[in-house]
Order: sequence, then C-alpha cells, then structure tokens
Amino acid sequence: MSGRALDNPLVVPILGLLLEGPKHPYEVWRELAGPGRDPTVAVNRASVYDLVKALAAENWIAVHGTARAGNRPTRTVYALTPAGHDELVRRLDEQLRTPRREFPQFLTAVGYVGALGPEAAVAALTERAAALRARIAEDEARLAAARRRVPELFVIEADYALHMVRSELVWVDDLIRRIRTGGLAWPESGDRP
Amino acid sequence: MSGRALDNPLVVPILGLLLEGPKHPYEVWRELAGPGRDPTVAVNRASVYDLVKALAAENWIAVHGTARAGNRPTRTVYALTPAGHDELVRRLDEQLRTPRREFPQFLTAVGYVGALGPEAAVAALTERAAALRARIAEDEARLAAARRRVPELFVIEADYALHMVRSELVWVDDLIRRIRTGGLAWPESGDRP
DNA sequence: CTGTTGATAGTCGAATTCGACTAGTAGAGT
DNA sequence: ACTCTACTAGTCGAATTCGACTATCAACAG
Repeated sequence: MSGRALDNPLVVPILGLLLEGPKHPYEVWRELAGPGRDPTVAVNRASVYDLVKALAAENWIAVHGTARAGNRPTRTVYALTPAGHDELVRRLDEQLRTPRREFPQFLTAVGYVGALGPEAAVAALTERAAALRARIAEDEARLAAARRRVPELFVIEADYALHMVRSELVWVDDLIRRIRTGGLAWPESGDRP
Repeated sequence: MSGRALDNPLVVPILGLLLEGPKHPYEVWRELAGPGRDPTVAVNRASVYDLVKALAAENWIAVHGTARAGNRPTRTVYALTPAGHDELVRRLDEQLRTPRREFPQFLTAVGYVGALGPEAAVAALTERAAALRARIAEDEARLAAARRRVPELFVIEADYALHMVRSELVWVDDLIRRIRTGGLAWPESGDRP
C-alpha cells in the first residue's frame, strides 16, 4: 500500500458500497453524499473520482465494464476485486478492534467553554440540548420504520449513533444544571492555565 | 472570511492556544501534537505553519515580535487580535450550539460489521471492549489527578470524553451479548440491501 | 574531543483535495 | 415551441496539505 490517499476515511465506505455490486463513481458518490442525503456530510464528487482512481491503481477495484445511455458521457463501472475485499475486511477488523482518540468539533469547543462566560454558555448549550432532543425523536422514528423493513443487523449503525446522541444529551443537560446551580465554579476570564 | 483553509478544524485550537498569550508556531504545534502528547493525534507541523500564515492574512492573529536565541532560526511570535478573539467566540458559540453529524471510524465500521461474520465480529469487539476498559481506567486516574490541581472548568473536556467512552463501552458490551445469544440474526453473507 | 541522539525552528515541493466548469438529458411551466 | 430548472457524468486547475529536508544547539557516551 503506497500513497497517502489510501489513508482517506472514504476508502472503507467506497469499498463497502462496492460490496453490494459493481457501480460507477457517480453512483457511489450519490449514495454517499448526493442530494437526498444528509447535507451536513457533503462528500466532494471530485474526491470520489480521485479515490476511485487510486483504488484501481492499487488493484482493490477493477473496471468491470462501460455503459453508455444515449449520448451521455460513458460511465465506467468498477467492481471490488478479491484483494479489495480482503483489504476491506482487514480495515473493518482493525477499526472495530482498536479505539482511536478522535476530535469531534464539540469536544474541542467544550474545552474552551470558559471563554464564553456562564450566561452565553448556558444559552448555547440549551439550544444544543433542544436540537439533540429533536434529532433523537427524528432518528427514533426513522429507526423504527427501518426495523420493519430490514433485519436488525442492517440498522446497527443507526442504533449506535442514536445511543451516542442520547448519551451526549444526558451530559449536556447535566452540564447546564451544574453551571446554573453554581456547582461549576467560573474562574476569572475563563482562560485555561 | 475567504479561503477554504479557514474551514480547517485546527483553527479553533490554534486561536484557543493564543488566548493564553502570544506564541510562535512551533510552540503552538508542540502543545497541540508534539512529543509527550497522545501520538494518535499527530498534527502535521507544516500544516500549523500554513494555517498560522492564513490566520495572519485574515488578521485574526498578528506578529507580536521576533525572538532569537543564540544563532538558531528567528522565532516569529504571534498574538491574537481583537478580531481573532471575536472570531474564536463566534465559532465556539456556533459549535456548542449546533450538533453536527460526524463520522468517527467506528461508526462507519459498525455499519459493515456484517461483512466480518459473527465470530470475527465478536473477537474484534471483545478486544475493543478490553481496550475501552483500559482507557477508562487510565483517563479516570488522570482526571482525578487533574481535579486536585485545577478548577473543574478546566477538566470539562476530559469529563465529556470520559462520559462518551463509558457510554460506548455499554453499547459494545451489549452488542457482543446480542450476537452471542443469537438475538441479532445474521443474514446470509452479511451484505447490506 | 568526536560522534550520536534528540529537541528546536522553519521551509520546500510533490501529492492530494475540491470549487467550479462543461455538456447532455428530462420534465415542468408558460 | 421554448425557456428554466434539475439531474446525470465527468474533468480541470488552483488551493491546500503534508512528508521529507535543512540546520543549529545541548547533552551525553565512549
């Protein structure tokens, strides 16, 4: 494996989609990030084309054929190779096995909550809590609907996401409470030592 | 605000560090990612220099002076400007207020756990659970020690991180149990529909 | 006193990423 | 019949990111 492009976090999702069957890059992009998907993701289309090229160079995927509909640009369809399947399994195993410390926006921002002052902090956190409650309600509904259509294994990702959002809400609510009751002292200026 | 470089997630941490006082880029890098820090982060040093240049062009930070020790390269020290302070507060407020859907490695990998088969999945998840327990013990000790030295507000980030890791462990343990007891059916091939 | 390791400080150029562009098709609206 | 919008499919070049390099200084071993 050479080339830092293959460290891209999109590698697993792309190989994963090709597990379902051969696809052309535009189709891969559409399923990952196209219209209808959550707009907060917004995977760049050109990035998908770039990565597909890199995956083909590595022989993890290979040209499966070309299809042309009418006079539109020729679509190049790619399929997972056995080497690509192995690589996907290797990465999945590694990523499930090993926890990595990651830095979501909120974690970083929480570290500097002192800079806002207690009132502004409570205001922002209260709005977050409301947004989290709304998302939980929405996701619960979507998940319940999905469970009626497919086996539990295929909604496991949504189940995990929901569990973590619920847990975040518990913490946020408690932080608001701690600030409000003065249980969380607010040193001068809020600067970190 | 122009230039996509300013969307970089490092912007808040860098402005945040300059809140403590003027610093030169190497010092910023050292506090973010240098030796002694968690090696899983590994912020690239050149990226810090690039971003500092972009932040200065935007007038969010400004040259505060240059210091020279012996015959070594001159260090250019930067300080936060009032505009930079405003921008930091604006971003913190926005990031605390608005939950974003993010995609940690584990979330993506969980979605394709079916591709591993139940035995391999249990093996990988069991190792993850053990690693999570070890991390929790370590972080609890570190946090308890930190609490003896600084006010609670300054360890709030670690408190949040610990809460979320504990919550992940609960879910992982339960997933292992569900697979083991057969409560989670494993459709042929594990491919997603 | 010479060599080795490691921290400090910064720069350079090649690889990567992404906003914006081209261009054809389908359907809705007037 | 004709415009307007939206979707399909892919490419191009400029901005961004990062691995690898230079060079100085301090500490220590042999």
